[in-house]
Order: sequence, then structure tokens, then C-alpha cells
Amino acid sequence: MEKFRLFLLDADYVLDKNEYPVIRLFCKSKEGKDFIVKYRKFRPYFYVLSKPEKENELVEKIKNAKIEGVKEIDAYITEKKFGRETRKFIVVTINNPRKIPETRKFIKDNFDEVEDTFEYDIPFYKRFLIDFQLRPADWILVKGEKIDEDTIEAEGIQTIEENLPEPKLKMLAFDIEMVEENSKEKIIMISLATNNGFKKVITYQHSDLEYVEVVKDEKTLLKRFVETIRKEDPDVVLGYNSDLFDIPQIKQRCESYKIDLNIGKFRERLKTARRGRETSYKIPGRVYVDLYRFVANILSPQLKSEVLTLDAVANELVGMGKKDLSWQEMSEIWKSKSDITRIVEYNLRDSEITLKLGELLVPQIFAISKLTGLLAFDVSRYAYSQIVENYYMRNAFKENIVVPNRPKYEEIYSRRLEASYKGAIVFEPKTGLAKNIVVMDFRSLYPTIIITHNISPETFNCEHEECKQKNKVPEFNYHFCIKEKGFIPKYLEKVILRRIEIKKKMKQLDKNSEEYKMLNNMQYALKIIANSTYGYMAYVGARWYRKEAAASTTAFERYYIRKIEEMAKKEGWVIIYGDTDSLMVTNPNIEDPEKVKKKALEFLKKVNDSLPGIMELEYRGFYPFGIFVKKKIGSGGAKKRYALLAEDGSLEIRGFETVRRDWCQLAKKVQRDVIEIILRERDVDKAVKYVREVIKMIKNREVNYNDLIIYEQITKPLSEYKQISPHVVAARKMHERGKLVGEGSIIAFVITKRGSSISEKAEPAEDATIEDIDTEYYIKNQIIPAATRVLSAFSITESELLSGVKQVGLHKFFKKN
DNA sequence: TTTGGTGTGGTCTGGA
DNA sequence: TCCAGACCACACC
Repeated sequence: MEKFRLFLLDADYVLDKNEYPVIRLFCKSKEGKDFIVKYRKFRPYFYVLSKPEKENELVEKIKNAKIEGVKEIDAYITEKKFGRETRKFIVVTINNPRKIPETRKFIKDNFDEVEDTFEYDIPFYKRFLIDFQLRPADWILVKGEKIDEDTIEAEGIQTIEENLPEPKLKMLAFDIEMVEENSKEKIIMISLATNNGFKKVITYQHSDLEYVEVVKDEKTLLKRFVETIRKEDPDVVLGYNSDLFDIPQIKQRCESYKIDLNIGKFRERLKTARRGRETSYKIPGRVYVDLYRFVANILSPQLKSEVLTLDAVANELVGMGKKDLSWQEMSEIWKSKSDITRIVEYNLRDSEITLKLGELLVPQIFAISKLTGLLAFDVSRYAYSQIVENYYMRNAFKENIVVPNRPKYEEIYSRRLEASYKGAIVFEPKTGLAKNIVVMDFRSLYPTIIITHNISPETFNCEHEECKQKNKVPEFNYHFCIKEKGFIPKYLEKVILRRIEIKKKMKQLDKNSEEYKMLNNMQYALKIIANSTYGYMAYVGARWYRKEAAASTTAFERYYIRKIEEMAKKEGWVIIYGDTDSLMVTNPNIEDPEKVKKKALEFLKKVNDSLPGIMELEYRGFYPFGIFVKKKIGSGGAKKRYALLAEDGSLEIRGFETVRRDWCQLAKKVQRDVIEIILRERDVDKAVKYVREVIKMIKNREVNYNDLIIYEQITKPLSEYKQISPHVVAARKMHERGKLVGEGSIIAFVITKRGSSISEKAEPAEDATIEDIDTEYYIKNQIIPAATRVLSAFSITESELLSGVKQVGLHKFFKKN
């Protein structure tokens, strides 16, 4: 028997000829050699909870059950944790993983002794990874025999705890181009690029470029694509929106040409993996990642980009965008049989930036894999809820806890009908220009509350009198057990502590070092779990659902932030603003910034001494100036909208039109400039003059057309809108003109002179010019509101911006400076 | 297949 | 014609 240290990349299973499962692990050795590890001793199973005292009877009945397609069935009793109690469960094992649903149904339908069934919907490969606690994108130790060049028959498999460096992985990105000819779409070009420097474009029109391979037709193009992938033999295959576009197109064409799409590591065919409504594809033995899905599911909230196109995302993340070439131009070049260099370069660039994105994102995906035990394939396609859930599922196994069932449709429906609960506190800001602001915030507020107060579905309202006294939830008649650590807090704490540890380590490292990058990816993965656990417990689709747990978390938030507010006020601080986990304060009695900071640190120490558990309030920064504005309707200050000037001169702008997608670029720029003039120069007059100048330019149409485009998303089918807003009208016009628009499309439109209501005047951006623009609208509904929002805090009104009447005495707002 | 609640503000809609 | 309330999108944390 030999031992192999291998890096685990992917897993699946096949059936042997007797319909027994063979787990296959796709691995790489340190030297870069590929292996398939086969393991035959693992069987699919699920749990049956019997009615009390009926276990033995039920076991016998199950053992003797005859179920179609199931060759072998076995059952035995085990104990598992179920909520707060430990109960007997029957483990039902069969030979064929595909028969688990039928087996479960048979047992449920035929035996009255059955109370419930569990863990019947965990895919077999995932079951294996959980039970063996294997981590994809990490090293495993395999004991077994090498039966041929690249196959190992394993006797035993386990993880390796040492931190070995990753083997060098080969990544390949690809992209296709299509053109419509005689109302039929054809693939005209495919580009491929790898992180070894390989690049190739395959097409069937002439080109002299050395990396272009010219073939005779579409069919040969596809054949060469298959051969090239096989020859390059990548570990990771990358596309951008390829699950929805490139792969289905390639697949369909290959089918019609009867080309075997066997691009798997060991010449296996591309597989379709259907999950609910979404379709994805597996390339057996390779990690195939559609980067768009990861970006859309996981990364999008933290991106500044307004759209998730490859161009925008790559520009933001790797500083490289697409080449400029419109679909029409491409079509014309191709059909006119002229020089295709531009298409070739455009096509190759797409693969190159996809590759660059992959080099950045695949390590992030791998870090999440390592933490959750999910295959990179799954991580890259899962939503937040799925990623957290799988983290807890894998740890439930360690704790011998039965995984709660996924809610059925009716359950989800009734959960939806439950009333929502109160959230966090948002303070009403003091409007105007603020000075010497100290910002403090809680480090991971919700996670630390959950951990400190042991908030978990099963610790909720335990029977102990003591817990009722010592761990009561503010505002509610709820409490959480303190006798035993809850499952969720236990594993959430591991996440938080590990993240703190990693962040500490990172501080000592060079930011460009490989180790720093690796740790950064790991802390990012941990952050995802930490930040989504609270919301997950209130998510209607969650297995570990307990709305009261989430409601209690926010109740504690309100309690603590109020408590700190009180402490701060007592010490002479003025609360300028605060949202959920942050407080912005100033001390009107102290002028010297250094003294303010010092005093703030003393205050923080006092607060932290009073906070329980691992809760901690941190110093986030000092800001010489800030703007807080009035609400447009009603009285008082507007929450969630402010701008701060940091000591290093940078601006932090939140909530304002400037940071919103649904305002035209020009309005956003004007507002940002106004904020800057006020914060940096504290000169309201200058800001007013500037706005008047812009208004004049609009009147004269001396502005850039593109800066007038408004972007808004279509969030449901066009027919379902009750209120027909401008963006809906623009979308309908696009639809009528043969454009593809639907749920999720971001509509680019402008407001023109044609029509009476604003909606009627909305026109798709591509169908209008600067001459069509309704300048009145842009002045009154874009520039003026955006500028007034900020300037009204300094008593400037709309009419003053419009009239051009010179105001006097504005400086009074800034006497001191 | 969509982790949660809080909040602002634009435009439309329909009744006075 | 005016205005409140509904609808809708997007932001903050």
C-alpha cells in the first residue's frame, strides 16, 4: 500500500456495473501530475426518526423492504443530537445514491412508525466530503494502490492538517463570438488564454496574426476548440457568463455537428447540471467556473460598478477592460470579408481579462471552498445563504447533530407570512457642517452579539430558570440558554476568532507577498460566513431558521447602542449620527483635534470594559469636517446620507445621489463637486456659482450626451408593472424595437422633449441625441435636486440656484474658519 | 436559488 | 390642477 499527498480539486461519483457508487476525487500532486482517486467503500444513507419505542420494529421492516431499483438496503440505530435533545435515529443505507429519493418515499409512505426523515437531499459527493471532512482546494492523504498511470484505488482518505503550498494550477479562459447570418447564429471565433502565456484564436476567415489558427468552417473550429482544451489540459476553466451563453452555444453546435464535447480531464464529456431553474455545466475533472455567477452572487454588493458586464467588472477589479467593438461593427467586418484583426483582438482580449479576473477570484473561491468544504464549482455558483448553510452543515456532522430539513414550499410560504421584526437603530443626524468628528464602530456587531448571548435556534427559550434571569433579551420575553454553547454561536465564534487572528498576522506581512494575499482571501471567506449568519437565521429558506434569534440579535443591538449613547452623552460628547453599529460623535468643548482623539480613546476603553463577551467598540477614524443634510420631505435630518472629509483629504460619501446608479452622471458630478467645495474650501458662494454655471451649460446643450444617461434596472417582467415609470417605458420601447430586455436588464435612457409626462419622454439612450434632450428636465429634476440636497443645509434654495440673484452673508456659516 | 431590516426620494395614479 | 399614497429603485449597515 502506498501513500499519496494530493491536492483536491473536484469530486463526483459514478456507478460501477453492479450499481454501487465509486467516489472519484480529482487531484493534483505536488509535482503537477493529475490523479483520479477512486473510493468504493462509501454508501449513501439518510436518517429516519421513528415514533417513540418503534425503532427496532422499523429497522426490521426497512431491512426487509423491497424497493424497485434498490439492490441492497440496510438499517441500524444510532444516536444524534436533535434540537436540545439526543434521540435515536435509524440510518438507512442503500447501494445506489440515485435511489435515495425513492427509498425515502417508500419508507415514508409504507411504514406508520416513521415520524420524519432527514439528510436525504444531500448530494452524494457532498455527503462524502462532509463525512470524511475533506476540504477541496486543500491537501489530502490517500492510502491505496496505483492501478494505472493516473488512477489510484484508495483504501483510506483523510485531510492533511499541515499547511502545504498550493501546486501551480493551470487556468484557461475562453470566449466565443457569434454573428447572425441568414437569420442563423454562427460561432465565428473562439479565443483561449492560459496563465502559462498560451493564447490562441480560432476562426475561419483569413488572418496573418501568429496566434490565429484559421480553419475551414464552424465545424472544424469547434473540433479544434475541443482539441486545444485537451492539449492545454487546464485544471481550471474560466468563462464570463459562460453558463448562460458560451457553453450552451458550443454544446448546441457540437450536437448538431455530432462533435464529441469530451473536454474533461480524462476525455469525459461535458455534463449538464440542472439545479432548479438554473442550468450549469460540469467539465469532469476540471474546475469549471463561470466568474459572472460568482461576481453576481457574492461580489456585487461590494463593487462600485453599476453594471456587472465583463468590461465594467474587469476594469474595476484588474484595471483592464474590453476592446472597443460593437456588435454591428463586428457583424459588418465579418460579412464584408474585410480584415478581421479587430474582431480577433477583441475576442482575445475577452479571454485575457477573464483570465486576469480568474487569477484574482479563483483564489477567493478556493478560500471559501477550504472553509466550507464545498467544491469550487458549487462555491462559484452559490448564493450567500447556500454558502453559510453548507458551512454549518459540515460542522453539524462533527457535532453529531442532525441537519434540519430544508423547508418545503408550504413551510416557506407560511414563514413568509410571519411578521417581520424590528431592526437596528439609526440616529437622526444633526444637520449642517460638523467639525472634529470621531467615528466609532462595533467590530462584527451581530456576530459578536450572537456569540456573547449564545443565540442559536436550539438555545432559544430553554427551560432553565437561571438562563431566563441571566440571559434575557431586551424588549422581549425571550432568553437563550447559557448552560451549553449553542451550535451556531460555537462555529461562528471559530470564524470570528480565526479572522481576528489572521488579520493580526496580516499586519506584519508585506501586502504584496503571496502569504498576505492568501490570508486576505481566507479572512474574506470568514467574513462572508460571519456577516451572513444573522440574516440566514431569518431567511425563509434556511434549514437553521429561527426568526426570534435574528429579532433578539437586533434587540441586543438596540440595547447596547443606546447604552453607549447614554455613556457618551454623560461624558460631554454630542452624537452627530449613528447607524446600527456606528456612532459619530464630537466634543463641543474641545477644539484641538489631538485632544479630541485622546479623549475618544479613553472613552472607548471605558465602553469596552463595560461590554460583555467578545463585543468590542473600535476607533475607526477622525474627520475634520462632515456634511449632514435635511430630509426633503418632513422635518429633521436625512439618515443614511452624509459626506465626511478624512484627515488624509479623502472623501467618504454615503447615500447621496453621487453614489446612486439612477441619477445621470452630470447630476452626480455636480453634487460631488458641491460637496468637495464645501468640505475642502467651505465656500458656499463658490458652490452656488458653480451650479449656476452648469445650468447655463445645459441650457446651451454644451454638455456631454453620455453624462445625461440614466441607468435603472428592470426587476420584473415588463407586463407586471403596476406603475409605468420612465425606465419601464424606455424598456418597452427597446422591446418593441427588437432589443432583448427582461428581468435584470439595466436600462439606459434619457429624457427627451417628445411627450407630456416624464415617462412618455423617456427614450432609450441609443435612440436619441443631445438635440432631443429635455434640458428643462435635467435642470429641474436632476441638477437642482442633487445640488439643493447638499446646499439646503446652508439655506440655499432652488430659486436661488435658478435666479442667479447674488446672495450675501453666506460666510456666516463658517465664521470660525 | 432571494441572508435581514431601515431609509430616502422620484414618478405615477387616481380622487378631490 | 393639486396632492396623498402607492410603487419602485437603490442605498446603508
